[in-house]
Amino acid sequence: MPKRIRDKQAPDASDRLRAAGLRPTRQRLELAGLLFGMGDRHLTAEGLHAEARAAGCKVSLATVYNTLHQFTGAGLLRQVMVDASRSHFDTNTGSHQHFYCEDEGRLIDIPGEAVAVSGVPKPPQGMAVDRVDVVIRLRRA
Amino acid sequence: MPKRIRDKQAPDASDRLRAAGLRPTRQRLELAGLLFGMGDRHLTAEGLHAEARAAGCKVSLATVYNTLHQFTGAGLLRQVMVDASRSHFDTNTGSHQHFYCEDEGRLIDIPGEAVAVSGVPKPPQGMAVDRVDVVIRLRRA
DNA sequence: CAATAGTTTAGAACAGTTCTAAACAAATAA
DNA sequence: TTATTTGTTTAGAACTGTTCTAAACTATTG
Repeated sequence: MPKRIRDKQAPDASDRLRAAGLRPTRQRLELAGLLFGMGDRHLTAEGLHAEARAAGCKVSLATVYNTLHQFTGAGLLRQVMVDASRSHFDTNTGSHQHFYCEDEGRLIDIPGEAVAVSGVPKPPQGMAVDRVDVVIRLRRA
Repeated sequence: MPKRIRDKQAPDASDRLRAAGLRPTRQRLELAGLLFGMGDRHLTAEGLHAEARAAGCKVSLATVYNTLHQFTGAGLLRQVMVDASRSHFDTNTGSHQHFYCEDEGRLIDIPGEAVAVSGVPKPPQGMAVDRVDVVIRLRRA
């Protein structure tokens, strides 16, 4: 019984973590709850940390960084590079692209199938395409 | 006569700077020489600083940062965001896209007309597209 | 229940970048 | 020219986001 209690928010989260070779600790489960419990999200490390603390989770910033990287490595998150000063993490790991509002620092998903990129030349010898990132930068109209 | 001597490397560089509201100082002219004197380039601030020092230019890192930002503001450079830890500056300000070799941290231009992006949805109310960035991330094949 | 292996943490360390205030150089006025 | 104003450079301090460290802790395994 005690074994199940803390998994109540996401019954399968423990298994998802185990499958990724990560122990389902309190911190990881709580962070997973915040990240995956409410649709697609874009968060920075400090943003998630603040949110966790506000929600009463006792987690250190170091653990937030560790967890974000581990989740990214496990394919549960994707790191988005749009801003020189902070890394953003996207809970939507499917193939899709982004709008980025420069002034607000806000990311908005563009559904995967919508955008098509054509005319990409062959990569240089010995290199293969890993992925194609499209960022549509927006300014106040 | 002394007035022209230090402009020998780039006869019009002084005027380009003046047109941008920047005084053509020794440092700015020397950096401009390195940046624009040899085709399209991709440089980081520290990279340019190292190159300048190696070429015997006495320039501080602070000035390199200032200059890169001023040149970017003047439309002579473009800032490329591909790497979480460093900013890259591109001397090619025309419309074009990039290959990015993750492991080497190297950028390669893709000519502007080559790549086409289609199917971009209308931006949210009150926002306008500023530009569309495409980064094709490469890994060792 | 003990032993082991993985995790968390506070705080120090780090890298890249920006800031500060004083020295300096260029442009302008006289 | 020289004096004055305005813009620029600089060393170093400060700052920010991120990573590292080593000790305490927790989950899992034997």
